[in-house]
Amino acid sequence: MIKAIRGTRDLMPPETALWNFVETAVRDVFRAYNFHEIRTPIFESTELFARGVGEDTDIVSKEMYTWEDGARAADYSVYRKWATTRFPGVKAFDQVDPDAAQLRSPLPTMSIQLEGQWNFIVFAYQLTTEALFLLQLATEKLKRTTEFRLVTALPLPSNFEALKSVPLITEMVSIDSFPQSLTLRPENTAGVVRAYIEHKMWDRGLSKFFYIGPQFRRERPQKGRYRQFYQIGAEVIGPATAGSESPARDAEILEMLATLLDRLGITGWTLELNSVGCARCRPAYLERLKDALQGVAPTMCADCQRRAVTNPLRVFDCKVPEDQPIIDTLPTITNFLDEECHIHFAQVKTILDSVHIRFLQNNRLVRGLDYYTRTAFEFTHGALGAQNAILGGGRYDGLSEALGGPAAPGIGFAIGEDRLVMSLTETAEAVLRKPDVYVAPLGAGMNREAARLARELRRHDLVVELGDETFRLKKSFETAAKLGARYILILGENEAKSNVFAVKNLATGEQRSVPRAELAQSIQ
RNA sequence: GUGGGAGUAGCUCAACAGGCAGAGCACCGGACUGUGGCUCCGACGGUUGCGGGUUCGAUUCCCGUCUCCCACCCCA
Repeated sequence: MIKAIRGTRDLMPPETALWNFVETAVRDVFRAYNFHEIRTPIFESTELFARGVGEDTDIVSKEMYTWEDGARAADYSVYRKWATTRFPGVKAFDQVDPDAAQLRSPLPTMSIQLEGQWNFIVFAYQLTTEALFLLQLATEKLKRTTEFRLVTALPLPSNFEALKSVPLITEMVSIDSFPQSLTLRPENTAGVVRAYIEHKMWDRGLSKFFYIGPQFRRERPQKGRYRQFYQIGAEVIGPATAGSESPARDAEILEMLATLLDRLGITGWTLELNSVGCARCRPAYLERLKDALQGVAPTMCADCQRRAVTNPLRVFDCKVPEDQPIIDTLPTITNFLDEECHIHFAQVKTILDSVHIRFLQNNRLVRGLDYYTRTAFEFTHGALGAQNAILGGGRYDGLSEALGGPAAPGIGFAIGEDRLVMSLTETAEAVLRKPDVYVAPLGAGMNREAARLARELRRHDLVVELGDETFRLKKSFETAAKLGARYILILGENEAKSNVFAVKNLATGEQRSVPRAELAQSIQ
């Protein structure tokens, strides 16, 4: 049996009803805040994530699904063009290898016919990186974006002796571009900002995007952690003159998230908030933190000793009880914010207070992705085990520039949809819309009339399930009850003739005879 | 990537110390041929995750492997 691969899963009914419930609520809430949907590709160039997420993050350094997209279907035409110039008298070509674009194929790429005979077979090879490098040294004119392939035309003489006297013809042929390194997106912010830049959105003031879709990370699966997982996110990005840098944006996003969680009926969440400074004030803080760690790290747990060297900020994530008093003595970023960052953070908090959003200032909250600046936040939920963060986000004022775009401050978040669904208290059945009416055709020939009736009822926005004329009436009743249908409509010979139908309320047991024209209304 | 636990019918789980693979629920049919839920009866359902080893004999013991769960790591 072929099974879903590790870390992926099928979302099946009735659970999908819960996912739809979530996504419908998300769209409703986002609309009220004037966010608009964006859909970016699920794969992008590897470079985007290396620059956008950070080369040194775990995500980029060891969790991405990356591959070389090198095959080019147009290759054959390149070789054909080469042959035309090289052998002016060529009469015909024959593509020998149907997969000429697959460079590792041992088959000849094509044969060439000169004057009525098959005279040459042609092989093409991809040059190694080392060979290319030497070539570039030798000829400065070569463009970086040009890929060269070695093409050899092997003459086919009439006998073996003649083979010695004919020369091989070997030349270089250039192909338009290198194979590209591509990656399944591990998150969506980089893609959104890439699209923002590519479509020159800065000319249109403030952009407010949201997205819902799958992301991919090659981590070890666990509860609430999958290799294909789903994120719901939003981004506010634009020129500073459009207000993108304002603390009002931060507060608006946080208030929107609180509204969304309330709307979904999720209780018991906590908003943790911090400011991680900016490119101007954070370096000084990091130096102080490293200095402080140098003294105490040897007395801490093995993980912290490692973090102290590789990623000092992550020391704050430590959960070892013995380390906590030590961590409490470490300097926090909060005390190192420069004037502007401090004011910005204070204003975010002031606005949150005024709209009555409760939050917990957590001076230890740090983010794992390089591009975050200033406001950083997480919403956590108790019932999720070790993966207790249902959403996280923050400000990323330098991301656009890091990706080669204009200055465009922004703030965004990502909700782990898998985890959000897990923390819902409703069962999937509760949000599943059950059939309004079950149409039970009774007797040979009744399927046709049943189809007509169902069509009419569905046009009144009713959920209709349809039985079959071969079912005995008892079976239709059982099926209707099992489906949770509110009504059953009986359609036998009598009803078909009189155009008056037996409609029974399955909950109350009340049964009435209803003329065709009043059917939809009687079921509402 | 590291450590631990678990995989038996569609689902939840049994099977003593190695000896005929079972139950409840679900599903299908009948009792009941135009009136459901209840009840009763019956049928269906399995390469015991997969592969190898030990044994007269393996769900059971051993080795390998895959997947899920828990924790770490990291994140959402």
